[in-house]
Amino acid sequence: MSVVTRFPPSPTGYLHVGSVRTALFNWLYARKVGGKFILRIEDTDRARSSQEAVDIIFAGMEWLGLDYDEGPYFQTQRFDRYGEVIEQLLAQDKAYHCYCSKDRLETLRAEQMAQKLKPRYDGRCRDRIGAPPQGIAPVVRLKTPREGAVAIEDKVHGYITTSNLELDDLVISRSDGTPTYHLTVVVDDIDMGVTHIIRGDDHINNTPRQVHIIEALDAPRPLYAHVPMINGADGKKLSKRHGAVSVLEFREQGFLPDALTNYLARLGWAHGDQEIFTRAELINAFDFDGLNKSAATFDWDKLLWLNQQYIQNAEPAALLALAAPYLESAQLQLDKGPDIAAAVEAQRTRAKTLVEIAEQSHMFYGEFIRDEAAAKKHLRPVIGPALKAIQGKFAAVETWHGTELKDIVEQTAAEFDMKMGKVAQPLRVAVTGSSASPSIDTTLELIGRERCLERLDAALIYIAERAVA
RNA sequence: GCUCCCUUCGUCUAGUGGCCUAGGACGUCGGCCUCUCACGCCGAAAACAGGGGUUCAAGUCCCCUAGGGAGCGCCA
Repeated sequence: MSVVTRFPPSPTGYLHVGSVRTALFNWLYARKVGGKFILRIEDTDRARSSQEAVDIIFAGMEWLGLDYDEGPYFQTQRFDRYGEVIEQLLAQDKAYHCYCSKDRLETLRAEQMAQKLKPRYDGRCRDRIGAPPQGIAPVVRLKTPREGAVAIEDKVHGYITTSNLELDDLVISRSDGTPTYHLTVVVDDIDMGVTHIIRGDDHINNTPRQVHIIEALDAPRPLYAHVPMINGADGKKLSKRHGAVSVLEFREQGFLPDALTNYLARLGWAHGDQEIFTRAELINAFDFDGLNKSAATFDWDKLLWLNQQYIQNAEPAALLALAAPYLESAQLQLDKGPDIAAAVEAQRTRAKTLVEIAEQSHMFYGEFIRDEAAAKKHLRPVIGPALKAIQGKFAAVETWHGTELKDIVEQTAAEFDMKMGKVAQPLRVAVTGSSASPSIDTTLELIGRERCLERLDAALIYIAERAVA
């Protein structure tokens, strides 16, 4: 039997990284075994669903390279089918109409809670004899077994058994005729031939109820794998107050899709000691055995580190393509600076995100911004003559090339009987405005002669003013 | 409240009864490299939630306790 997995998000806002991680596991498994991965939009809650949210889901999936083989299906387009199933269940006496008012149900719940019991529907309408009450739009409830237990096989938790006494007759159709979540997922999964359900472990308690629907429909049971949730640093479910949770925010912040994917895969799953996986390795290595049982805490530092690793090891052309949109939106005057590929290369070991690459490129393309603290520390009168000398040599040098420029700096340092660092650092501050930049040779080369000379002028003026004061 | 799930360094994790003197990674701290910031390299501190069993032997199996999470909707 060929494997079918699925990702069923609700389009009610952003695409949560936690959801994406379960999508990733489903995708990985399908790819590994040559199965099918389905995307299904669960938009039955029309009030909260929006087209915009649907587009966000598409964008997020595409960005991360999670392609699907079937779909997207939309549950709102399958209402006829759900209605059919509900009628069938009613006809087979596996479900019944319930006329109990919400008031009664609330009271019932309150009473049960007061008695320290688990709130459950008492089955009044299931046992009702005689004609149904008039003028009330009923809901439809599933007849769940009143004794026995359900055992579900879970690939990460083993067998989980639940007594049917814990369950009640759940509503499968609302009084307005729309189907409820439990009914729709089950019907969809059956119709779409889903064989493996990999989802968050917040669904463990839902599984027995869904199994009863499957049973009522005489359908084969899928295999379950309930993966742990992702928490924030405070141990609570990862949410907006922990920072970014929407995958598109990660994109905005300059993370590479492969880095995020790699990180997410390693949250709750491991393959020995391996930390960095290519896509292909991930697909190849993924298995249920590597899945963990306990919730994982989202660790920004580790994600950042991974992102940095990916930036560092990316092919030059690939990195450039990845960085391009960020450079563009950083409002740099790209036409008034060095070759963009060279600028990006110069940043690769010192940027944790693509946004940082863009920010740090300001010194090559943008306006000069002087870091006052750095200037105060390094642009002292004592360095003036050396900078002046360097400026003169820079103006005269034939080819503006890093190694020659560095030689000039070294020679000048020697002439003034200073160490390389004593000259290079003030020079760096003079031409970049900052105390941190790539090595002095590539920094000079990238900034270019004209800019270097101008900025040295400014630095010399700055120094002169300090000497007076 | 009831039911279910979970529990190895700060964090992600390896570990499937002896190979564990509990390994790796991030982070932290120290050092090296060095023109700065990084990268890289070397090193250090750092964990089996607690208590009972089972066993020649337990991080690994069982029970209890504690802590955390989830579900208990005409929400998904």
